[in-house]
Amino acid sequence: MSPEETGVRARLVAAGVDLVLREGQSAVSLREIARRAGVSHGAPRRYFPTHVDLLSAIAREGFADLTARVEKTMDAAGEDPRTRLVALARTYLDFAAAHRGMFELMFRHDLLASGRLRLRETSLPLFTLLVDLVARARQPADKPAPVLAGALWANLHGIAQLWAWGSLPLATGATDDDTLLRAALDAHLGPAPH
Amino acid sequence: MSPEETGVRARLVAAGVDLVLREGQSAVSLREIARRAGVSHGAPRRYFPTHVDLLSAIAREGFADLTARVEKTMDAAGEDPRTRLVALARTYLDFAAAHRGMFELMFRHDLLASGRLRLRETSLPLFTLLVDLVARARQPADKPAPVLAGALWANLHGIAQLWAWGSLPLATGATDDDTLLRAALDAHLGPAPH
DNA sequence: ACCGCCGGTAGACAGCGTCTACGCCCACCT
DNA sequence: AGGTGGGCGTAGACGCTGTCTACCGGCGGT
Repeated sequence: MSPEETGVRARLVAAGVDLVLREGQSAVSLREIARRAGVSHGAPRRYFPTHVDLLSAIAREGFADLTARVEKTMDAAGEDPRTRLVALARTYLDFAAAHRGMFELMFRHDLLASGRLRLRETSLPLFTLLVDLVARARQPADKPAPVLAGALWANLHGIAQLWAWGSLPLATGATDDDTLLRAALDAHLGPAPH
Repeated sequence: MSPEETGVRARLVAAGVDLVLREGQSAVSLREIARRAGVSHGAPRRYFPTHVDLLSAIAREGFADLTARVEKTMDAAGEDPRTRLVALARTYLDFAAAHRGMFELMFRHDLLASGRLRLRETSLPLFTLLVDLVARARQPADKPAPVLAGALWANLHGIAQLWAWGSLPLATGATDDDTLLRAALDAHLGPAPH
């Protein structure tokens, strides 16, 4: 069977992912997705009661993609937890920059009505990974790993968002987000060993 | 003159601010704002060429409000830079929590087309304040103040966003954002003096 | 007195999300 | 073998949105 003959549900999600990656959030209208999936505008309703349900499914795909990318880069990052953390952080920021539309969608909690589609649980594996890494990289005197990891994630996320907004480079004088990334890691985990 | 007789432009912005505070982002449609301001749906066009221009004006009001709140709480925060930083951070997080709709709008850079209405410059005074405080609170061996301030702001912003999203408490086990706030400040500025 | 323009109205248009009525076609049951 | 029911997709309607355009009333300048 040709790829066009897969289920309508999967085609809708795929078309949505493609659209948000290519054109950004504003392009992901229900009718446009239906058009690209080759079905009528009423068809999605059979699988997603409402527009936000479809958007949530698309965002979940985004989280899965991000998680997969992180795991992949970590395979090549060696064993040192600190190095692995750097790789994770870089992947996070790169993802946000390269797939800005998807990244924005993923954190539109006002849209996603996260409760229904268990979207929060979708992002949990990634965070668990982060906690483990932090637990191995932290100094004994540091705060508990989950707190440290939460603060670090927040920092990472803030960098991604504010950087995308274009405000940080102007204000900090930094010409790349790497400066901020290293500052964040050094701050939360102590200065780099070498 | 009664308050209803002020200029249409100001009434539009005021109605928009009121709407976004009360009902959230999704309620701030051009036509609804016009309705609340008591004018026809075509009137806003005279002052704001497009919807996003009006939204940008509303967001600017939000930045002004936040800046005013920060300055106010800092008046009562004494002289110690670290104490002032805590006050600033708390005000930032409280603002995000209390005026969620406005906070979300303020950072919808995909909507705001920030270039046109100099929105970035609007947030600059706040950041400058942060840089000054950091410069006074940092240790001599630390990174330059703008970088430190940028990283700290990103951390603060990430906490606000992820906290609002409801994901952090679940993952970190923390029941309030204060834990993360303190973790962030300790990380970027060294452990609290007392 | 006339003209022009500023500021607001009102209607049209395309696109949106949602709802409903309708048909198709396949699977199952007697 | 002959209905028959239900899942799946279509098509049209509705009210809403943002934008565009034609209109018009009243005020100021010449």
